Amino acid sequence: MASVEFLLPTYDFPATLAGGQAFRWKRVDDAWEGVILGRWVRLRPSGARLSIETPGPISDWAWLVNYLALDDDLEALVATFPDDDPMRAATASSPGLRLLRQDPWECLASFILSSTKQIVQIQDCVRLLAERFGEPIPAGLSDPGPGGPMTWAFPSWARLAAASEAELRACKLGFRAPYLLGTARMIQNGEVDLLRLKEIPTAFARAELERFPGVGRKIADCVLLFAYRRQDAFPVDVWIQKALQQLYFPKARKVNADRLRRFSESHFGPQAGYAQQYLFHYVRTVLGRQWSSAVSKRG
DNA sequence: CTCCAGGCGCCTT
DNA sequence: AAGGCGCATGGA
Repeated sequence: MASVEFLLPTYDFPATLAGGQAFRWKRVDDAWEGVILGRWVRLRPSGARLSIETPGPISDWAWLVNYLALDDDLEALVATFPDDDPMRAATASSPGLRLLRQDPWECLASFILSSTKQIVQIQDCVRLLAERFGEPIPAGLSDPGPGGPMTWAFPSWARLAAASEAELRACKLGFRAPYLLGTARMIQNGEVDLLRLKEIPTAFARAELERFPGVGRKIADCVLLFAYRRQDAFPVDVWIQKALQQLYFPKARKVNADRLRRFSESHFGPQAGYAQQYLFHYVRTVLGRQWSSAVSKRG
């Protein structure tokens, strides 16, 4: 096993790992267990330190620092946000929220599953896909060997491309099954090269992503932001739509998603994508509760 | 029971 | 261009 300790900057692990960016993290007591790039890890925050455990020896931890975005200067990022009431409330509600830097394929596949699903349901689907199509990998600290604790890497596109639609539907994908299958097959056929997207401007990368079945503007923006690190991507989902409407256009009749995206470009600054994630988490944890309690009072 | 979930694709106006 | 609807599945 390998174990290492990092000095921990401000970091909100629940908001970051379980807040709808990534779907494979599980809280176990006061630790977080997940799989990054086919490698099982356990994160144990303790005060100003983060201890990290893996099954095998690791000499270079750059992949982990990168995934967790430990090198993001949150203070500098937050300073670029507009100084208005909603953003002050959003940043104050989860000061250590960070944008992960995820693997593009896993992120793309996961968000294809996300449409009209709740986060817990997406986690469920991703877990089923990994169990049924992913490569088994050692988990836990003991050096595994036969019978040791195991988990699964996220399945490759090649493996999913070889699956049947029925097998994918059996992972509770529903109508999204043909979307994921078609996407895996397009990558397998070389119709779209996910690596190349790193080298082209956001608008072109978005157009490439939108060629995949089941990928429209919102899912493309999630992948651009969560995997390709494009801060000019601002995913507008049902939560952000309701939040922006209430916080910035309370008197307007109904502002559509396209108009809200244009507003975000001019209003949230160069780190708009980061601001979006703070707003998303804020509305889900604070405003969402207010909305649902208001509904129950009405009923 | 109904309504909704980190939407998309397709069909009408 | 803009809006409506169906799509699977499970939870509130």
